[in-house]
Amino acid sequence: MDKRDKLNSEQLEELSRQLETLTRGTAEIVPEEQLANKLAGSIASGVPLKIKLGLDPSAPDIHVGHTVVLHKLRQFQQFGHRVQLLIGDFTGRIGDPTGKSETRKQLTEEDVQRNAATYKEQIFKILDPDRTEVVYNSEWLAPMTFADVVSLAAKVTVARMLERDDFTKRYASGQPISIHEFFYPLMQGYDSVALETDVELGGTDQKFNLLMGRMLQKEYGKETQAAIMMPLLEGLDGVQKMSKSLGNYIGINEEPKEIYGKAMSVPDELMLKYYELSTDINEGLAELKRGLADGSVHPRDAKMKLAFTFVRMYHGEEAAKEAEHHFVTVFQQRSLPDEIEEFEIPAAEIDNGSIRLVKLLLASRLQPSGAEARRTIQGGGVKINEEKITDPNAVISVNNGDIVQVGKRKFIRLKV
RNA sequence: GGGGGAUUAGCGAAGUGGCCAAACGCGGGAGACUGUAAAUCUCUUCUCUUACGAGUUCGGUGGUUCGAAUCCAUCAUCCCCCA
Repeated sequence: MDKRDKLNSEQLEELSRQLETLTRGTAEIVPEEQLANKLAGSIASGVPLKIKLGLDPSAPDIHVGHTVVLHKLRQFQQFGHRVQLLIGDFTGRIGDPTGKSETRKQLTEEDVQRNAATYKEQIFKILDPDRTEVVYNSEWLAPMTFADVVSLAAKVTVARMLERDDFTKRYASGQPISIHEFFYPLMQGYDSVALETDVELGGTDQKFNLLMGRMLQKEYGKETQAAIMMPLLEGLDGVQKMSKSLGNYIGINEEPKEIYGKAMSVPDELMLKYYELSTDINEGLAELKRGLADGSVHPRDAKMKLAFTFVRMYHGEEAAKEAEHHFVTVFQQRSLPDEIEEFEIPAAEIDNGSIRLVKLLLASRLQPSGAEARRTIQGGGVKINEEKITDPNAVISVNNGDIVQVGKRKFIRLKV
């Protein structure tokens, strides 16, 4: 039945406002009808929807890629809905689903607690804690008996399981698939049964698991959830999805300068996608797009605003201004930054007021090895007091306050 | 249970007794250009050494040899085929 029929015109307006915002930027909604219907029901009854996001408790460092779903959740919260933040502690304690790389160590209770705390601290920079409920799936998964598990497993066929893209490929190419891997989608799906989730969010790579939730809810006689898939955000390389292991990420706990700088190296083509999916800016994107297209907005300026926004979201307005100032002076005007870390040369290294340059770079950790330091010097990457030194054997006399620069971005001020 | 194959630097991949610190590509670093975008060009890419040079690498261990990433034995891990 269509719950929209019961809404008055004011409520209908509210519904279309919610739908407009909530569907924006999504990759796919299954089924969209159902989402609209649930929203309508919520508006009519005043009961907020339960929106679930599952988190893997083993990697608590959040980067901008993760924030895509978080921003969508935030939008739900702004309309009054409630978020169920599911920490997959049970899953984490069993081990790694794909089991490919080194067998991931099983997390202990303390690991999980610590990671969860770190998660929350970061996540609440985006989400509203008052409308978020943090839950752990060990609560209902741990007490299940083997009979319960078998009965859960009986609800899904092997053929259905093998439909998952990942499994299809591995099965076809003869890669091994362990039986226990079949349980991960089941567990995730069962979470939705236990939580009576209305809407589950995830990346497009989570499609199978999200649909599993719908299926199991139906099997267990519950109302099914709607699934919202968000696009995966490509990382700084512009090709592969943002991930920590690929090193193409912007971490939300990083230093303001780092965040700003990394944001500036986002490929132009992805700028709008970043704006849409990973910032809290909802208005004005169409104009920005037009401006970029007709050349009235310089892509660099648009990107600076993006970088500013990132820092502002995670460190506040002041830090954002500072980061921007730093960027302009150091990278655009090519002058020295306002603040430079000091490095005190150990007295033992100094010989008669001088030190070998290679040693200095090594001691100050500006370079990881002597050989590397020599190469960088020969390549013209080292300056002292803005003067390039290219002799790898150079012995320099050190004075208090001398500035040593490696590459474009690493500086230290010497203290003798 | 039987048979076959693989394991080389961050990754991919050549190399099958000395000319191998190990081709090449990617990735990384530096320089030029610039908007710390893209594209392009140059150099560089185990460690130590001011230099000359030296040391440690090719899954682990132990051998053969004047000499091994390359041959032998053994162990480990992964993959394929058959049952």
